[in-house]
Amino acid sequence: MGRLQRSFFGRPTLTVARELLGKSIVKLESSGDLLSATIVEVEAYIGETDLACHARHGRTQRNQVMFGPPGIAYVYFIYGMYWMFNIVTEHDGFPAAVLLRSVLPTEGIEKIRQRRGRPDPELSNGPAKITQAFGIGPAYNGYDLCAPSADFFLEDTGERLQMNGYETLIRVGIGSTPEPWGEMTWNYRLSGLT
DNA sequence: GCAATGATACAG
DNA sequence: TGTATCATTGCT
Repeated sequence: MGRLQRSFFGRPTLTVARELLGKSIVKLESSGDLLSATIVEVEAYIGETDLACHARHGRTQRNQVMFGPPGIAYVYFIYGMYWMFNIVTEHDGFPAAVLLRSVLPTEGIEKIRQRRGRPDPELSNGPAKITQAFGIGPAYNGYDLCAPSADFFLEDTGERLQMNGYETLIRVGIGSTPEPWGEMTWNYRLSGLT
């Protein structure tokens, strides 16, 4: 219950990925809007040896927050138009993160509809849709999601979602990644949602 | 099926 | 300094 602490994120990335399913992201905006959503799909990127991970070429300007402490937002720009939101995992110095790929809005749905301008099923069922829906951009790269005063954070609401466990699949959108990294089933998603 | 749209990282 | 690629999305 309550906000997820740094100790939650400072663990093996696959454990963090699995346990993030069913948790919530919450954002308190300066306008007074409260946005929240339940996490239903995430993806793990683990270390410099993982050839699908941005850290595969070592530390660079783009990926440097992945090398830092856990519980920090890693936000990057891709395809010339989209922002992607990750949460840094593992210990300080080891580059790893969990990408949020799909969430179900629970609060502030009207605000999210305004921002997305799409039918409800498409409000936040993709990584770049999530950042659009929640107004997450470059200002959030390096943001401390575990700071007590954070207005954007992860939460365990204690609510039990109607579900039937989870599935693990091959990660999405990394088509040309050599084996075995292209075949690791590090995409986690809740199954049997009603 | 594919265009949009520009940063990134490597090659040279 | 040039360019292939990219953890995507939405339109045709």
